[in-house]
Amino acid sequence: MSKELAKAYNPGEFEDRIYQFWESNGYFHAEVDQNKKPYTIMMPPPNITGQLHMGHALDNTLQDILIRFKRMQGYSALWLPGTDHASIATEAKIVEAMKKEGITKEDIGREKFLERAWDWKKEYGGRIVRQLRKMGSSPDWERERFTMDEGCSKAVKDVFVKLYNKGLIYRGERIINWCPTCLTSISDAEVEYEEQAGHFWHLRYPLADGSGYIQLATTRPETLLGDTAVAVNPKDERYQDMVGKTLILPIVHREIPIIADDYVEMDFGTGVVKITPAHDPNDFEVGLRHHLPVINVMTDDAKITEDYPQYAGMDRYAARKAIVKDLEAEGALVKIEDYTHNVGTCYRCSTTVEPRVSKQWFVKMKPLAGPAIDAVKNNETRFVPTHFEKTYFHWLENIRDWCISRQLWWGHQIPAFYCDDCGEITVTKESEAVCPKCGKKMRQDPDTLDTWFSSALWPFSTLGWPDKTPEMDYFYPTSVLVTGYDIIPFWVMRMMFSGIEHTGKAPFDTVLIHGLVRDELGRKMSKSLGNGIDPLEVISQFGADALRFTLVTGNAPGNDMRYSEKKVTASRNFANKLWNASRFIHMNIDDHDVKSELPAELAAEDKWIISELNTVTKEVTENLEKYELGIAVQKLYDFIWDCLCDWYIELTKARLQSDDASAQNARQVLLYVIMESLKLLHPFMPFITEEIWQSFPHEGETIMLQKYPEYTEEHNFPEAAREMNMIMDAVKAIRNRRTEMNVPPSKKAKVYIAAKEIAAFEKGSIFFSRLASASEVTVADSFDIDGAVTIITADAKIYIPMDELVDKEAEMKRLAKELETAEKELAFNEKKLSNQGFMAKAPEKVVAEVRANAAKFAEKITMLKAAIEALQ
RNA sequence: GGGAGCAUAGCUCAGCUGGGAGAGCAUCUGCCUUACAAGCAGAGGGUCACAGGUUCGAGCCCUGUUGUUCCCACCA
Repeated sequence: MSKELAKAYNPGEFEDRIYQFWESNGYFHAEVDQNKKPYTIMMPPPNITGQLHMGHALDNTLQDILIRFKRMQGYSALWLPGTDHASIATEAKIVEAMKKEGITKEDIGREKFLERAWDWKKEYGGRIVRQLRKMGSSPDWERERFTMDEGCSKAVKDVFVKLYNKGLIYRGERIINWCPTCLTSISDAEVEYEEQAGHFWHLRYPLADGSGYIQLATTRPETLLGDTAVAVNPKDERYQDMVGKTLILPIVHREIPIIADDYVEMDFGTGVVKITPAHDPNDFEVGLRHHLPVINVMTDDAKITEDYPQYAGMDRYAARKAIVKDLEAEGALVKIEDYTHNVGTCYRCSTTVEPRVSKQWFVKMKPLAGPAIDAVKNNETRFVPTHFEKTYFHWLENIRDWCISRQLWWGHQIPAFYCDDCGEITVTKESEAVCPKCGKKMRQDPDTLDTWFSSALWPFSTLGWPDKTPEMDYFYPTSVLVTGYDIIPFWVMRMMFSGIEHTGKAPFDTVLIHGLVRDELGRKMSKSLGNGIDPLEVISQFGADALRFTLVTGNAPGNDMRYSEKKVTASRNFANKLWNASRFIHMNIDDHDVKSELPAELAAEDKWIISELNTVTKEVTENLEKYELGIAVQKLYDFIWDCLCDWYIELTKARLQSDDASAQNARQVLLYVIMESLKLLHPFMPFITEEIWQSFPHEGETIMLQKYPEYTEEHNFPEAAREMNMIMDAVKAIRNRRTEMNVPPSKKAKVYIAAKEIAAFEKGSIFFSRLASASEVTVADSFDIDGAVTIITADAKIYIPMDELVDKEAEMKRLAKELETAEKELAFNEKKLSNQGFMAKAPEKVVAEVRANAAKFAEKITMLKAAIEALQ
């Protein structure tokens, strides 16, 4: 049963309705099915704190296109959705909310805090997932997961215990990045470096024996409190005598040694570095080498400790001022210079990170990184585009141990237990532990794991691992991971080594990397700039299909793109075009019994459009297989707009007015072509294609489960296509001349076509009246006409007798000019043909093309010359 | 200091393994030709950053230069 299409394309009227129809019918659901091949995409789980932004919109559109394409191709296509608990971000939100109530975490305790967190998750955790539905995303919601659900938690514990027993997870006192605002450690990858204007304070430390001073510079004078040495390069002759001597640390008046270490660059500054092992990663290393004491001078929130009463309680920057002042008073300050340097900041809250020595859990990375590198080197997993493999290798090759413990409550609590009596440590999957030595109940480590620890397991924890499940066997390893280049180090890399370590297989066949969606000026969209565009607003104004189309058109994998409303408008216009073409077809078929199948007898124009459809089917499929989504969608756009709307529909109009079999045939072809086009376009614009498809006579419940069109030799009609191209060239040439001569379309004129292929032009003569304002068309092998406008194409010489318009002189000029260009073209092609190197080495196909071109222009030249002669 | 990307029409960008450059928007001209003015038919507009090289042939491959963006890095 077909139904009327509304007069105008108004996506708001049907997108939600269609989504509900899909979801309630379970069309997104994928099952283990041994009769089908699996195709799997794991959705990068958005943070439960997040709201849909353009990055998600792009990421999900790409995945949805791939999954819909594969689903239509007959794969059991699983797109598994879910959300991430986002420990730091979520905890920060809840702490902030509590702050408004005037309470802190500590006030209510861990248990109550977690209750609040789960409540919060219940209330807001579904928000982003609901927003994804607006995009038309078709993941299997029945399999939706959460990084802290039971299954994922089980996987996390399992992995932790396994890695611990293998010696790949250890606990140690090391220098880590500490965020004084989030009050937790963060990993190296979570530190963002930014250039900041600062100062260089030049100081002098007096030698203990009173024999002078040593001068050095620092960007962080407050760390002086924790200095336990001063270092010089062992090769530095200036300081040879001083190594081994001691200095009096200003203000603190502690004696510290002068040591020699290669780490110090002789050429930089005075070649002397103060060593603060507790507050600088490099100094920490130096400290280890020289067995220096580690003196922590700051509290959790980066205030000076009670050990230094005159500064106690001051934050880092206040202490800096006070200390500089005191240094000056003591005569230890030599000068202050302006200096710009890189400062590490927390990727969550942008607070300057404080390197700090503390006891944390780490994953030993070297043994895990090697196999992850190999998997990409031997092509088990490949990146699209390939150059991102370099980023990946670079990270893995230079990786340091991963600090995984966080001083947070929201997250996976570390499954390690301590005996307060004897200090025994047990790591276990159980939720409680009893000390194996003294039998006392053990205390679980209060810390939680880095969020990325659980997302690293996402490709398989979501399929039931560590249990052996049919899903795991069938859907793993997954087909493709779609994500932005910015999270390769956070996530892609970690999923890779985790997958290989725990399942023995790399988790993805392909990693498809996309870029960032920037604003119209090319800036990153950000909250602070206020330049973010809300996808939901765009959808309500233009429709999800238009937004999706915009996000894939004209973009190559890995490249950033700029968002602009103009692009969305253009996309919406395309949807409108398709909508109206469909309305036209409806107008013509609704009173007839028309099936979407090809008639037995096809006219030349039918064969032409079917060939074009066949070609675009082949190309689009190939492009999709190669992840060239932007190219694929461009080809569909061109086919639908140019071939179907601008040509084929126009070509059928005359036939449709007749009442014979040819009209009925045209109806069938129109319906066939539009239905196939809708299927081809469906992965890109799912809503409009479903709405239109449903409106036409169809078999099956939904377009999304139709078979994706396939290329077939039977639908190639090269001869008909050639004939149609001849005719279309002639039509275009006539239009061109008429416009040039300012003849309005309303002024009809007789057209005489002199051509070798009379039959073909006679068949097509009807098109000239409709498309080229011909009042009458006559075809013959030649004419003897005076005072006519002459148009030469490669295949025909066309006369239009419009005596009053013919300006002989202008006509001569024009013909001469055309002759000139034709001769240039001929010469160009002939030059190639006389080039021995070209003839010997160029492929046959190319040579044949050049030959054909030469012949074409030679023919045109003959005709042009004859026309010029006739005019004289 | 290392690494990567980008440089193509006025603007935003495509251009698959090398075979004489495309789209959308903008501009100009003419059309209410009953599917669509969110449209139709035309037109103009490019030393493919620069300099070399490889090749019968280079926007595409190689080398260098310039500009630009990003990532990484312990010059305190």
